[in-house]
Amino acid sequence: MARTDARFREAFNGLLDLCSGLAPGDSLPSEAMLAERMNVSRTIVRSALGDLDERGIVRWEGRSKTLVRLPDRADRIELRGEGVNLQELETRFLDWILRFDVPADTPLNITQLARQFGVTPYTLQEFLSGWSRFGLVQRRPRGGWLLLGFTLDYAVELSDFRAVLEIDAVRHLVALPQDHPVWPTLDTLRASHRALLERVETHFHDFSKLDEQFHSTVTGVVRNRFVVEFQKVVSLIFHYHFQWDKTDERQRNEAAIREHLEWIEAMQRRDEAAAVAAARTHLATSKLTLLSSLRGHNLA
Amino acid sequence: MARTDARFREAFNGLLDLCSGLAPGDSLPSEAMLAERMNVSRTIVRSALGDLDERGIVRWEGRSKTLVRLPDRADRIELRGEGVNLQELETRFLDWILRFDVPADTPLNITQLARQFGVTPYTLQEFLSGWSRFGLVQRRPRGGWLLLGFTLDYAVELSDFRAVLEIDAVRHLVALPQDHPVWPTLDTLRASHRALLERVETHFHDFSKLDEQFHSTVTGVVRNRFVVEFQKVVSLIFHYHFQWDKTDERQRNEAAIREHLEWIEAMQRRDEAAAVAAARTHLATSKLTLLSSLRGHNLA
DNA sequence: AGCCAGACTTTAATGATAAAATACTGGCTG
DNA sequence: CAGCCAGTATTTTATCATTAAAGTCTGGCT
Repeated sequence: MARTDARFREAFNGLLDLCSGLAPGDSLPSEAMLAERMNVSRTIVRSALGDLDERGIVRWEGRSKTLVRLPDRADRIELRGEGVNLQELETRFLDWILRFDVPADTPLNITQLARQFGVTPYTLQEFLSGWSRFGLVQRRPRGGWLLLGFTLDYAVELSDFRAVLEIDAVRHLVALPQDHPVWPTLDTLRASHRALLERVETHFHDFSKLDEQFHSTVTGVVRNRFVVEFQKVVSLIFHYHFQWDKTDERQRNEAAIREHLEWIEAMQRRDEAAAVAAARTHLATSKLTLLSSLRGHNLA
Repeated sequence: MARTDARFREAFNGLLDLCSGLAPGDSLPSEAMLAERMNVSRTIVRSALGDLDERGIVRWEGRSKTLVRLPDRADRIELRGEGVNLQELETRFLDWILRFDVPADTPLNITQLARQFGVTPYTLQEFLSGWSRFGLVQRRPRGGWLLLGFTLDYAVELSDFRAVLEIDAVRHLVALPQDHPVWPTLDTLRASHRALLERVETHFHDFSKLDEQFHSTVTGVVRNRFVVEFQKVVSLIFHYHFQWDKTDERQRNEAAIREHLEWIEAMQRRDEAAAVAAARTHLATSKLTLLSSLRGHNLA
């Protein structure tokens, strides 16, 4: 078998669901219609219809497709092989690197990794190529891949780059007109921060989400695909890292909330200098936290 | 055949060259030695030796490898299939996109493109994955690739992002100590710019190179892999574009030289505000040039 | 003891191939 | 006869088996 027939299986079950909504004797829509509904090509609809006919669920003759009997649970075909998509792979891969402290300059074994993550080498290849642009992995001269690793250096440079982008975003933000949607959003965020600060003792875990919201609001004012793309990477890495590092989480989060509030208020006053200063302060704290969590793990 | 035997062929010819430097009766070095010399694994040395023995050029028995006769040109084996590496592919791909004005949102045909560029689909896949991080191409939901294209929007965002990075670099640069190597480099660059300005009428073509030198000097002070990586992309794209746009080249270059000089001198005075201003001016000009050249091409 | 070759294992790039998507064409229906 | 629909053929992509190359270990010669 070349490609997996996962699409077929999904479409087949989808057709069963659709049939369940009909009564025996009813006609099914046209092939093209079904294909569109299932978000799949006509070819696959036709092979599914063929199976349905064979099983006596549908009588398919030319352009007439009449439902013979209602399908039951036993008619469904299994979707073996959980579809591990690229999104999922990203999560697992970062998990693996950050959680198990894979040392820098480790040669990566494509075949083995692919097995480990439940994807084909082809998919993994594609995935690694993407990361190579961000210097997390590198192609070795004679084939194969090298994990350059999430080193202290990497974290420092990542943080610095993040700071450059966010401070630029701050400069843009304070210059935005009064009727820009970011201002009400900031009001809301400020309120959320204050609310969380009230009950920080018990709800400090909620900060992670708020943090992501806030940073994406700030960087979001810069409509730039490079910034957006990079921001995705940053938040992935920061997010994952803080997930493992639970030391002093309450204190850290409380401090961060206060830093955010100062930053937000400076922006609301349209005070560029103060906002940039507050941003620098917070980003520096963030960087230190990242570095210390790395030290705790890697001893690097 | 699974992998190409290009490495073998290269190594075989390499061995012939090595033999040419010996006299009949001489012994060849050990397998491991040869492997290191040819930058190849022992396996491949051994198969090459096997061939040499079969052809009666070398007598290979166990660990004794004696040269029987000097090889001649006829002994060489042909290296069919020009090794198209990733570097080469990048050049060709950008060439293709920028030169032929491939419209935005074109579905890419992997197989066809791979043939066109003389690489395997696998290689092309890997290459495209890399670019997808920079939003030039995108994966389509049901497989395949979509060229998002080098649109005006893209150019604007690219230029803006570039400006953010370079201005950050300028801020770093002016704060560097007197004994930093960048200062002598700037002196040299200033002199080169002035020299070029003298003979700009005839040598305006030389500016392209100087431009790249200057920008890489400025951004080079920021030791950050993300900046470096992005800078590579920027210079590739700017470089390629200016290569095709020859309108008003002399005037453009002359103006750019003057802008550079102002920028350089401001940095040499350690005048951050002036340097940033000069940088902004030049980057804005650069952006306009890129956009107008795009308009000329695409009518987009 | 140190190096070297033989044998073997593992890994990665490729061609073949099956699955899915798409394009084209003829025919039925209203 | 116009519009839609199914049949057919063609393209294109993702996977798999295959094979070249790299790496590893062990025994033996110098």
